[in-house]
Amino acid sequence: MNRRVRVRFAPSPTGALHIGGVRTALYNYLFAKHHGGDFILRIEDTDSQRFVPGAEDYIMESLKWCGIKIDEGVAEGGPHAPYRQSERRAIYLKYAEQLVASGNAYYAFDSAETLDNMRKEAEANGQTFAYNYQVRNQLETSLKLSDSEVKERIARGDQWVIRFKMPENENVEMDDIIRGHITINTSTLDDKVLYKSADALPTYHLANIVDDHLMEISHVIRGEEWLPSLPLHYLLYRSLGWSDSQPEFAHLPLLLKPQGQGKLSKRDGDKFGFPVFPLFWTAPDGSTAIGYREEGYFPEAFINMLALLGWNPGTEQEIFSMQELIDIFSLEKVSKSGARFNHEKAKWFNAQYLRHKSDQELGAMLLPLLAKAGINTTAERANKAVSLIKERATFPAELVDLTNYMFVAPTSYDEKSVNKFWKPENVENLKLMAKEIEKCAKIDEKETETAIHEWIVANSLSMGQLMNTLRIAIIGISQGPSIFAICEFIGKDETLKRINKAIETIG
RNA sequence: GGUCGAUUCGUCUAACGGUUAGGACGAGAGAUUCUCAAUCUCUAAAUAGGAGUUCGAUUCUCCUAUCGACUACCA
Repeated sequence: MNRRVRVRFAPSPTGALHIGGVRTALYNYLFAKHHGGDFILRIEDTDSQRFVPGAEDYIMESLKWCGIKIDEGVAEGGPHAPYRQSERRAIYLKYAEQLVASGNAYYAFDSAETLDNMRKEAEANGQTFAYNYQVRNQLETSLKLSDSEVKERIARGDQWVIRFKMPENENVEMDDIIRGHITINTSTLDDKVLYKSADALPTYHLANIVDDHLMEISHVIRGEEWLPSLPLHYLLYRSLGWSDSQPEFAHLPLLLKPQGQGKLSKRDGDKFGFPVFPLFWTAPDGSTAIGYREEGYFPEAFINMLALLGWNPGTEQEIFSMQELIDIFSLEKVSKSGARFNHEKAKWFNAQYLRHKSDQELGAMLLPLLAKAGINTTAERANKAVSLIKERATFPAELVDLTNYMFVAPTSYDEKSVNKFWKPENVENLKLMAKEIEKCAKIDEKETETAIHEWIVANSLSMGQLMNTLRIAIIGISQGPSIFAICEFIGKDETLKRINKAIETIG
């Protein structure tokens, strides 16, 4: 069948979107755009208990920051609006009832307490309680009760749910684009709740299938945690008579905690020393978590890093733009096993992207940072300063520390460097060098360096010792880019001033 | 416990059933340099274990182990 590719990212607004969720969204997006299809954002807020205000906006802002463009969604609208399940509540009941009518589902009136007790009892006996074919006939369901009794209880206002009537013993044959063929026998599955009268909302399973069908979703790309419910979903499509238009499935490997065990979870926060969220997040209880954006990650670097966590094109290329990712992405190349996130590699990606930015871009980032530090300069000067140090930085915030000595003279001198190089004979020679520098009309990185170098050789002095002494005088520490580049940048007068000041200060 | 899934250097990963098992991050060494980075070169580092199929298994099958997911009127 040659149908239009339509995928959806369907998070529930129960908190911030963590990087595993962002990656799921990214793979959906890449797949859709690779095939010229649509990327849809659907909000699955059928759990009124766990709804978190602000989460939905957070999700949309995150996707926007990442450069993932939504074709249809809660904010964008679209032919299948609304895209928020709580606003679609009128749609679902009729499908649940249809399933009851066709004998694939039934009403159940058991109270939460009853089920809880049964669960506890089973546990006490070392067994696991499952609401399935073995027990459903003994419980308060429309399978046992007469039609009139059922109608009466519903009319009376009793709370009820509709459960799927899982076939007793049937092998469900499923195909997953990433995992291949999977078979599961229904005897191991239970009768899941599809709809609950308490809040007049469907559960995930029903809402998901109904909306995917109605929204003409062609491929469901989601996390591996959904694999166990895939047979239910297959059966739901069949029971609703939608098998022919059922989407294809791809279950993504999980993102694991950096150490220890388990999948990365929202609650991990920043306890590992790196963000698990794309953006800064303030939870309803007031707790906060750092985000990649605020840590100084570029969205392109973040996306590049995430794309390669569980997917690989099979070549040795590592740096990809969004468009390149779209061009070569394929689900077949997604790996099957979970990936542990590596913070060092993430930083490496960011450093790569930082150095490939233009001096103008980085200069524009530096300017306000300098201003904050009380340094005012021109865009031109900032651009030039940044060009000298950009391959030494990982994050834009580091740009200030790396360039501030180009704008202000050092106020202190690094002790270690001073002990190593600031020796009496070096200081004497530095004074002589200052005289040489004075002879130059102006300081030019190449010309002055050549001149000073020749002067050092002619006087049989040590290049290493003298250059570092000069470096301490100019920037206060034996680090940083070419010292003559810095001298050229600050100019002849400032260079001489700093030399004198250092001699006065250090002695 | 049950069901399902996964398993290649520390980490992310590559390898039509035939490679000295490749790359990247990180680590170590060297080169370069006025210093520190960067850069370049080099080094160490892996097919979970056991059977089987095959002329030949990282690759296919089975068993074991380990890890993970799921097992809610949550998604």
